Amino acid sequence: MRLFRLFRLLDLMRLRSTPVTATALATELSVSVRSIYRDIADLQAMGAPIRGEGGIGYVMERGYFLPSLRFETDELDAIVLGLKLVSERAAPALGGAAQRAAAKLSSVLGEAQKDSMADSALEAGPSRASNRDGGSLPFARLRAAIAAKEMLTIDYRNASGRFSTREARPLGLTLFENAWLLTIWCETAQDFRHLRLDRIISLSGTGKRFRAEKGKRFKDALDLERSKLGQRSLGT
Amino acid sequence: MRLFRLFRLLDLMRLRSTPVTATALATELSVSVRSIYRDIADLQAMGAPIRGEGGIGYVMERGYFLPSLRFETDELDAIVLGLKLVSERAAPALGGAAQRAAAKLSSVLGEAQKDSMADSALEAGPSRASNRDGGSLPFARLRAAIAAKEMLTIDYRNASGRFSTREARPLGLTLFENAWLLTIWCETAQDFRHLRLDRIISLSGTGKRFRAEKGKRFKDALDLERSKLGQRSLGT
DNA sequence: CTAGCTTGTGACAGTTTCCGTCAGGGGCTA
DNA sequence: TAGCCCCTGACGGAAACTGTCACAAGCTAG
Repeated sequence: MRLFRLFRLLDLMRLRSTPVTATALATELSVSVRSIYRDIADLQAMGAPIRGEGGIGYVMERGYFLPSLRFETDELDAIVLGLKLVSERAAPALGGAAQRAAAKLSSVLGEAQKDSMADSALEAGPSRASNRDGGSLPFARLRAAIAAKEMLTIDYRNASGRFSTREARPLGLTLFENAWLLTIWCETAQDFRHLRLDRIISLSGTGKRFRAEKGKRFKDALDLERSKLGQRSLGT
Repeated sequence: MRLFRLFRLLDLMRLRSTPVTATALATELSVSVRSIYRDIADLQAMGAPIRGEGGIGYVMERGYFLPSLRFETDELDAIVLGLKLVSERAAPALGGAAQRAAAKLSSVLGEAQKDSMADSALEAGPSRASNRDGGSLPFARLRAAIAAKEMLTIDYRNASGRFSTREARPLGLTLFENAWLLTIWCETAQDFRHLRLDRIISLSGTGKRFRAEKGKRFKDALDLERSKLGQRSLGT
């Protein structure tokens, strides 16, 4: 299949920093030189930043990547958070670049993600100083609970200041504009809820585990919720 | 060409968070259902995280992206810098994820980049506090000069504390472990040099412009230098 | 300037691959 | 049970790909 060859071609180009001739690529891929020219023309038509110069060879611009890069969800969260830090305060010269990169990422993560990034309705009020860096937030505990499908008991203080205690399945962590949200299936309310991590007073495991989601209703609800949140759930 | 359709297929999958049936994809792409099955089989064989369940449809795992994502060089720099910030101080829970993401990026950017990241020989001494955020560094000025191919006069203080003035072609900016480096072609020394931005005392344009690199010697040297640095040059 | 590379483009026949259609198996939901 | 839907196999016609040849253009080195 030609697809494989095209990706191999991209890989070969990416590795080298010195120009490569079409004949070298041809022998490497066991095809004729003409095919290499055709392949590269197609790749260029698709937007690959390959530059060819007569008498020299082909060079692929650095600083790009169009490989089959796969980030785990928490790695993606780290990237998004890092871009936020950069655009907010770190390097003024790179602020614009950070915002553009974030925009590209959000567009890739789906339309829903873009909406949630722009939407600050859930995030009224100045909370930047308190939880921007997530220093004291129970990330590790929640991450482990999500992965282990461990039912949790959560003490929470909502936006109005009211306290509540609930039993819930932790489903995922979402980074909003400037706060982390924990998505849960609340066993008490039999519905999804989103808790701001910095408003969680305490949490403890119940020892019980919830099954992997089964049943069409729950799945549909979960998908709907994800589409609304643009969630990047943590832990598969 | 089938390649286009495969990428459109990936885009379609990525946008949705709800399962998509093969028939829906078939009508969207104006091909038969059988072709969709074949396409998806090929994509899965290539490592795409597409999950298919009977009676439901196809879902692509979130948190991944293997699209033809293209970041501009400064956007990539913002990402790398952001990951550095996250791993160093921001969110302890995401530190590991940030380092893994940085490792993936560096592996993609070429072997040379990985070397330069690990190599801190050029970076002896505690410079973290001074130039970590790049607040007062002449990014914009240098970026513009690189893009305009504008010859510069640079006053510099080297690691030993010695002052020098040189005329140089600015070629690119590189983010090292914790310092920004300006790669130049030094007209005085007729060789490449790497200047730490926080050691640049002053710089001014000479008004002269240097031609696009010509000549095999210069090109080869440039490529060699890039391979050593793993440079992500700024400005085409 | 000449000689030697190398990138590009066009044409063409042979071959390969792809595509749609038809048929059937298996798993899940209601 | 009925109804979806994911899968797999087979097959003929259509489309794309491939290798070969031929030629133009640009750069490098001497």
